[in-house]
Amino acid sequence: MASIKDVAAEAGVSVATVSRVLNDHPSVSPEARTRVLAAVEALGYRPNAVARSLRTDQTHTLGLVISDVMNPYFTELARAVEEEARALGYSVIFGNADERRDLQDHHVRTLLDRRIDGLLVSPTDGGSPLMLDAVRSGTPMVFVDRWIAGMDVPVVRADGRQAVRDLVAHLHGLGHRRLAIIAGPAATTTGRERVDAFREALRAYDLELPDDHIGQGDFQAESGRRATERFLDLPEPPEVVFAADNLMALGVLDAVRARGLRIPEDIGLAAFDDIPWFVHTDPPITAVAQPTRELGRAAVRALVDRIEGRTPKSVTLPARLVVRRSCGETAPERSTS
Amino acid sequence: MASIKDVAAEAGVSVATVSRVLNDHPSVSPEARTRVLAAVEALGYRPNAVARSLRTDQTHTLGLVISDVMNPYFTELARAVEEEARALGYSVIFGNADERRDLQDHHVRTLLDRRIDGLLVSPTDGGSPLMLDAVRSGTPMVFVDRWIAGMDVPVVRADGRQAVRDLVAHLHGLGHRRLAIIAGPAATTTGRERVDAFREALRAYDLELPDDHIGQGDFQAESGRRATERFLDLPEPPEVVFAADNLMALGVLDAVRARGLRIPEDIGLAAFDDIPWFVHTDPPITAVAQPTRELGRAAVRALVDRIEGRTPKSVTLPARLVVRRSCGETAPERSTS
DNA sequence: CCTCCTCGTGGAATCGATTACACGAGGGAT
DNA sequence: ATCCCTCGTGTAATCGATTCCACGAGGAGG
Repeated sequence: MASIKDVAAEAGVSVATVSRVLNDHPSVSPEARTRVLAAVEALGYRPNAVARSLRTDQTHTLGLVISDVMNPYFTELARAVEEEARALGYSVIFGNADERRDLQDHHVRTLLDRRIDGLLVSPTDGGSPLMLDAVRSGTPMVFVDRWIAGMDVPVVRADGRQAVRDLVAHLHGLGHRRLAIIAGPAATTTGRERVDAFREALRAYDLELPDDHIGQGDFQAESGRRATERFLDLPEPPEVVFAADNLMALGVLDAVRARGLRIPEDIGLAAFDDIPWFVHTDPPITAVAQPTRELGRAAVRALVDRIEGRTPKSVTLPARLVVRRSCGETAPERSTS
Repeated sequence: MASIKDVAAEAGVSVATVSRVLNDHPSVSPEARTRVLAAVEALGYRPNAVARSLRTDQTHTLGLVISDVMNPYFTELARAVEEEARALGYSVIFGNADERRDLQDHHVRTLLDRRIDGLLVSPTDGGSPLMLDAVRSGTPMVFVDRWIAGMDVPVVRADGRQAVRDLVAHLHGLGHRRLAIIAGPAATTTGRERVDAFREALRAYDLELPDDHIGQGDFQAESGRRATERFLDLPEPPEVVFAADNLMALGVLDAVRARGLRIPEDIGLAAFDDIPWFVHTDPPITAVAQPTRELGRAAVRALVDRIEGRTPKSVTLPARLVVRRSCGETAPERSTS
């Protein structure tokens, strides 16, 4: 692979001149420029990004450590992040933590070793020492979706509070009173917040959220299935289950199906996170939709602001309720017929 | 950030010795080793991967350029690739081509600039000059899922021929005779192969595949929707539609639903690629399942073989049919009752 | 006691870029 | 004609690692 020296030799100039042409530095004569350009063309030369990074101490690369790529919500987030980063001249290296702290640390470490310019993280848990170190050592960092309390890092996330209130209003309007939730891991902010928002919304209708109506999930389908089975074993099962993410909602579908029950007739279902497939399930699922692409874009902008010396700001965008049929028929055309 | 010099100073040895300890070279005295290790610990030193790569000319990084991340099939493939790569000591940088040639080239170029050790590609089209160059210049490369004819590059893919024969047998057994397919882009191998396999399987039953029963899709949901509408507008619409990937199957669902028709009563549906959600759609969808994780793993192994000087081999794994309800009830428990 | 080999170590070259500094040529002002 | 400034260019240092080579100490063998 041709190096800058080869180009310099071919063009009959020094490497300095070649470098200047490539970084379009003003003081290069027109003829030198054309000769260099011709040599570049002739040799098919492409600058070695590794060498460049070593010298300039910037890689023009962002790291994104995500909790679970197989979760469509995070997939979409990842895609939005890459798009915006590309628009701003950065590449993205993804790391999939699979909701595991060791994997998360593994990725953060390799990304740091590669001297990425900045790090985007949706932390799996309450924050490892490694992450602490990273921030202290000055690596630009932004949290997206989830965050870690007590760390001075900008956060880009959605606020589902109002949407959850809307959901509870919707459920109440349909006559449901015994509502249950399948929570995410308590170590994650989203795991806790969604339960809090739900409880708070219930309180407005003087409804309780007893402990046996809170399932402990881990944002994976299997945990949704297990929690649902426990709900169904209750002497008085809930009328509606609210899954705190889309994968656990999938688990609810599994469990209900396995018992030969039907949604929404036997039990209702709603989910946090809206994904394209929810339109095509049996029945279509009512969900709280996050502005996923906007979140990804905003997160990148905040991180790049930080990298390029501007002061980044935290961003919170509202989520919204999308009503479908999984909690019961919302508006029968005519009640008498 | 501490460099190897700082460590050397702290330990009172030369940088050469530090490097030797870090790469556990045999000839280092025990005391020197412990002093260096202590210094590394004290300073929180981590080797700079950029500098190391420049010197050794290897990045221990694989590039993966994928046609469309939002397609669950590719998401799973990407995940499998990353897992296997990690197990073998490599990182992976992903590029999402979004079925666009310019984006594909963009990613290939940046990956090459970063001097990745090898490239895994599921090509979007018939092969750009850039890809040709990459191979000629000696970059280790392996095609996964799709490939480009005439290029001397190992291919790791699934063979759906038998599974498609099984599908046609299944459909024929259910009494269906007018079968249609929504094809992928003719520029992709998978786009063509699946149609060929389908046509061949039909021939075994003396069935035709007329032109107006071949929809031109592009592996995206919207194209599935449009093709379905054309099918439904036919004087004699097909009895079953076979979508050549999972996203176009989603489009079929949309279109059918929009007309107020039902699956499988009014029209049947089958898809290439099986994904978790197909179990939960209304109705569950019959699909040809690829051994996605195995494909990802095999692809990485082939690439790493090539990188490390062994001769890689192409791999073809069989796909298999998963029958669900979207083409009609397969085995009524008892026909009389 | 001398020679030779092994072992541990350090100095310095190297990878491929960027960039500070020096230098010579040419032009404008005095 | 002299001085000075600007412009274009080249030389060389630098980034942080790896690794070849040289060297000195110490042990083994003659």
